[in-house]
Amino acid sequence: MTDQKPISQEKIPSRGENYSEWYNQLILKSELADYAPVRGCMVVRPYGWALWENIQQALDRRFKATGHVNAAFPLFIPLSFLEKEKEHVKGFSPELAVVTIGGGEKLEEPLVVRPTSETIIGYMYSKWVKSYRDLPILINQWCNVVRWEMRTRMFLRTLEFYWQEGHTAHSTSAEAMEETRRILDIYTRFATDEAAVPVIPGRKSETEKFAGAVSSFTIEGMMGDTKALQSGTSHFLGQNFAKAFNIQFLNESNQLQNAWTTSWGLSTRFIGAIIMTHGDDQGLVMPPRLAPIQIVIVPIARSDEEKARVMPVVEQLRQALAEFRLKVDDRTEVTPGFKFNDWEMRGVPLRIEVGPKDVEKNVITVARRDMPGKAGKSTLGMDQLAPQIAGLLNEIQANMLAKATTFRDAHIHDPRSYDEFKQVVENGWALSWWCGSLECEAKIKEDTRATTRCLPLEQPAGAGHCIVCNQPAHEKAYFAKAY
RNA sequence: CGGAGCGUAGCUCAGCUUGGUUAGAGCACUUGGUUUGGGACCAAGACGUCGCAGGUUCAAAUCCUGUCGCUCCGACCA
Repeated sequence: MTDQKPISQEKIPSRGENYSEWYNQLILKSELADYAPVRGCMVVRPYGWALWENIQQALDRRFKATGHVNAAFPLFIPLSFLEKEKEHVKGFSPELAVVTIGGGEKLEEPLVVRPTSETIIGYMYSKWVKSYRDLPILINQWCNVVRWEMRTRMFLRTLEFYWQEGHTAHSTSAEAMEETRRILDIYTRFATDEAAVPVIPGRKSETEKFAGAVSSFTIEGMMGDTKALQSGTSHFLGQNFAKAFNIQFLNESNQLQNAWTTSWGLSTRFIGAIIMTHGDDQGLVMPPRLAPIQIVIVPIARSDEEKARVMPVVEQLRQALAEFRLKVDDRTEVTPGFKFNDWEMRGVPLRIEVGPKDVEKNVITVARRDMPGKAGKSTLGMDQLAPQIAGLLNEIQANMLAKATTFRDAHIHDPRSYDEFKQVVENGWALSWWCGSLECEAKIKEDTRATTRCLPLEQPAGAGHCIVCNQPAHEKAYFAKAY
């Protein structure tokens, strides 16, 4: 029989049956983003952008607190700039968008649409830096960049994306390295404290590091399908870009020196991390600290008479909870049941229901997004409401981090043999001794499609033997399939 | 860029094999009414250059060629 029920527009596939579809449809239906009429490009819709703005604020606050300032550099970069750093151009040339015509005329020199701004900022720094007294220079910019990717996915990899890129120059190697690590720490704390996304900070392997960097550092998060997502990166560039762009200064002893530079970025890809770390089969789950809407109030009233009793309470709540990002869903054309599902899909951390029964008892009903169904419902008295709600949101935030951490740790394995290694990276991560050789790394990738995610900063004591070749190894690395 | 699949109403799709009146359904949308504590119901209505461009034909959503886009799988990557 073909008596299948029509699928409501709000329903999304479960994560189990098709993780990719779950991800794509969730983004569209929750109105975070939509496809643009250009291949591989997306429109970040107001709900998605509100989330990004909260991410921006949380990061920007931390950057400013550590002495960084914001500025804006051009979108266009002379092609020759890219070519000045050998590794850099090698890494980026396949994915450049190049402008060859301007104002109807063929350009003297093609302009690339920035894939990242090390080169043009390096050029400017060389003009600005003359003396050790000009250092350090600590600039960040919030902007969009373009990389011509082959295979795109919303938020995770689009031709154009939004990010911040910090670029700093220092007089000593140690200071530049300190900066690189300071930012990695900011990213780590932002991810854990604000987004409730547990991440592992570590160093990238030689093959995985940024084109032109001496060393790259990353925060790696585990998504709901156990794949890894590089969620933010901080690079120690050594003197590579200083040499390419003549960022030189006279030190205290009147000697000409090359500066030491860093760069670091976190992009709208992080929205993908939030979606895939916390989302469940009902939809998004937003961490309270970043949620565009922290609380939604659903009034329940059948008749005008009930409305007259309920709505004043709703208004009272709106005022009492003014410190939160709050929305009152007063739509009359949909039922409360519909609204519950709708806001759950959009991931609002806390829902408040106010109906005649609540008004009568002088309480409100609250439902936690992190605990679906009856388990997350309770009633609250009206006194001291704001502190009660703040407490609940904190609890949700903490619970989300705990849940994600438990999930992650349950999928990190310490395989005994290479055979076991090959098995565990099918559905999780392996933390294994690695001799550091390119051969073993390449073999792993070929055998399993898992890549070296990072060499975690936190290393076990002692030494061991490489999981592949059994040679002595002094560092452990995370290996996983990655986005 | 290689392999596969898909483009018909806002969404999910039927129709295409075997060309033939005015291209359909469910959901969503609009209006009216009844509803509303976990995805309401009844009635009426509006919504289409069948992705785009060529070609074959008396006639193309349907057949052919090209092209663009999306999804999935590889190679590459924040």
